[in-house]
This record gives sequence, structure tokens and C-alpha cells, in this order.
Amino acid sequence: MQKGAKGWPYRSKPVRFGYGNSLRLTEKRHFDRVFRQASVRRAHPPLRLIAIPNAKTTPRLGIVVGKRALRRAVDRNRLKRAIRESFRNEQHRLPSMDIIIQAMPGKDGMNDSTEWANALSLLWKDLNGEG
RNA sequence: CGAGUUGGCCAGGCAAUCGCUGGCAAGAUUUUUUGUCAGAGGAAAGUCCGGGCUCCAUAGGACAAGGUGCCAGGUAACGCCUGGGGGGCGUGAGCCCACGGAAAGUGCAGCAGAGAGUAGACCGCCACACAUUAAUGCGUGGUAAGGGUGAAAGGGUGUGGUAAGAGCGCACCGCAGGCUUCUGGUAACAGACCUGGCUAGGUAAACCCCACCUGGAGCAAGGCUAAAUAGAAAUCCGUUCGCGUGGUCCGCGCGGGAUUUGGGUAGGCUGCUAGAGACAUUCGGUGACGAAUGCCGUAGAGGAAUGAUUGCCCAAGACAGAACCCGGCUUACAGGCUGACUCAAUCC
Repeated sequence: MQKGAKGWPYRSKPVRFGYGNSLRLTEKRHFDRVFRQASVRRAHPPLRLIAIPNAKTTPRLGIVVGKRALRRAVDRNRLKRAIRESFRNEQHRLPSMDIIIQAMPGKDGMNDSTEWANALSLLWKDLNGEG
């Protein structure tokens, strides 16, 4: 791929911003482990972060957006995409932890994308402080 | 040009960069890299119907329960669609209708009113008797034309008739019957004719009756492969008991016994997208639709992809996200394009 050399002169070495399967929580037991043994809990409404250290070299992300938080499937998809995108951009600054981002039911600002963005950046900052 | 009716179609576009999922090819060699191609909807929604598919019997019998309900056609099927009939609304194009049976039975109907389903005398009208002075009062009887009540008063209008009245008689309209009359129509039905009499009110998305239809569960269905652990399959025999099976019973299958052989949860793979398929032309049909020929290749995730940032353009972007697949219905929806038709005005 040419892009690293040509289109992105400000990036000195090729750092990948992908979001493959190794960066995701893919099974129910992974989620259960995080919820049970959570060592970090932070909340910036409308979002909540739960995390534990993992044995990998990278962070892993899981997203929980329930029907009670956002009724319409379109809105749930939009929020999940925003969270994934944010994680993708932040992943190299984050410690190696299994992280779950959860939408809090019954909070305002669920449909406001700037609220998500603010909450996410605060959560990432908190997590770096912990790590 | 204005007002309106109805059918079809579209659902911001382009570019750059960073990402996601899948197919194919190549490299690496056991799950990654590179290239390339593809990647949400008209409703993907509500889950209200109908099918396919899978397992339980090949889905079978009885009862129960539910659904449908003018006729004909279309279809894999339908509660859908098309055409027709009947009724209602609209000047019209057109729109709306759960549109079988109330003389099989049961039930229900507030208030008002004399009386509400075997009708019924409150006022009025009429006759007779009595009282007093012509008129009135009182009593007895007749009367459903008029008033009044009500959503509804037991056919309507006219005429004869009568003490006053009344389908009491007659004419027309309406109604019922003609199962086996005639004409048109495949039929629903329409028209004609004959007979009858005025009875048989409403309600069946009240029970009910009649006709027709419906077995149950669902892709977490089901199949293959398989750590831990010792629960299995095939064949034969048998039907006390338990389970499959759903509301019940019958029936059927499995567990049971014998023989032989090897099996199975987490996980993985599969089911998983080529289908009642799309488009074009021709032919048949009023139409829904069907047939033939040609041509196209069109999401397939699985904690769940189709996004983010930036720029430009315009009329400034609604409702909304596939989860086994189709056919419908219903509901939501910014705006735009387009076919046909109606009404009114004007011009020729």
C-alpha cells in the first residue's frame, strides 16, 4: 500500500488503525468476565465504561447498546459505529485491557452525536489515567 | 391555467483519505498480506395472514378450538389481487362495505312514552245511554286517520268505504313465496309473469345454525464433526409404565428386552442464499396473470459489516437498518418525476 508513504507525510512509521477480530470481545464469557471482575468503572452520561486488564498486547472492545437505551435499530447502529470509530482512532494510546462501553438507559443526549464524542474522549482520558 | 381523482417510479449526487464484511486471484503457509469486485429497504418495520424449508408419522381419525363468509377468475397459497353483481356516498373521475342465515332455538335493548313485539286508547274522533236548556259533563263501547313520545309505533300513496275508522276492498309502489314458470347471464344477479297477503321489527365483529378451511413446533428448526465425561446407533421382539405431542382421546414413534456395532455436551462447520428470481421482447387474456424466447448474476453478518472525516454541487436530503427465504396486508414517510381521467372557466 502506497498511502503510508505518499498520502500521509505526517506519519513517520506505519501504524495500523484497523479494527479486526483480535481487538473485539466476541464471546459471551468474555463479556461476563469483564462485568464480574471489573477493576475500572467510569461513567460520563450517556455512556459508561467497564474494564479489566487482559493478557494481550492490545486493548479489546465490546459494546453494549440495549433496546432500552435506544429504541430504534438505526440509532443503535449509529451509536455503535461512533464508538467503534473512536476506539479505532484511540487504540494505540490505550492500555491493554478488555473494555466494555455501555449505553446508559433512560439518559438524555442519546441522539446527540457531540454528547457521545465528549463522553468518549472523557472516558478514554480516565482510562489512560488508570493505566 | 385552476380544483380534484387514480396508477407507476425515485428516495441526495460526485471526489479524496482512513476503516468494516464477503467472493475471486496471487503471495505467504494455517490464518494472515496484497490486488480486485460486491455490499440494506420501499417499507428491511408491525409480526397481522398465506406458503416454501426442517423435525415430529406419509400429518391420520373423533371431539374441542380458531378462522373465512355475494359470484367468477388469478395464484404455490391466502384473510391478497383482478373482473363482475348488490347496497351507500359524490355534479363527476371515483371512493366505501365483515355483503351467508333472524318463519331451528336462546338472549339483549337506557330514557321517554298509554303502548316496544302474543302490540297499544294518553289526547283526539265516533256511536249509544244518562244528566241539565242548544252545548257541556259523566259512563259504556268502537276506532290506529290525526296529535304527542321515541333511534324505532307493526307497509306507503291514492281512492272506495264507514257512525268514525282500519288491507276492510281496489290501483300503483314495496314485501314474501314460486324448491319444479319464462328471458338474459358460467354465476352472484337482473327483468318478466303467477300467487299471496300485509304477516315474519332490530341485533349473528351476542350465543348459535349452515358451508368451506386449519395437525404442532420453529433456522436457538435441523444436519455433520467433535475436548471433558460414559449418556449412543442399527436389526429383531414387545406395547404395563414414562416421554415425544401440541386442548383431550385414539393411533403412531422412542425409551424397555435380546443381538451387533461403536458413539456424544462446550466449541467448530453447515443450514445461508439461484429464487413461486429480475429485466426486455412477442403472444394469449377486459384484467389480475400466464406462456415462449433472449439476457443478467444481485448482501449474507454471527457481541452481529455497509461507517467516519474533508471538499464541491443542488430544489438542502423524510421514514427508517437485512438475521432462513418468498407472496400479501397494515403502519411510518421530506421532497421530486411521470401516465390516465374528471369538473369548472377561458380561447379557437
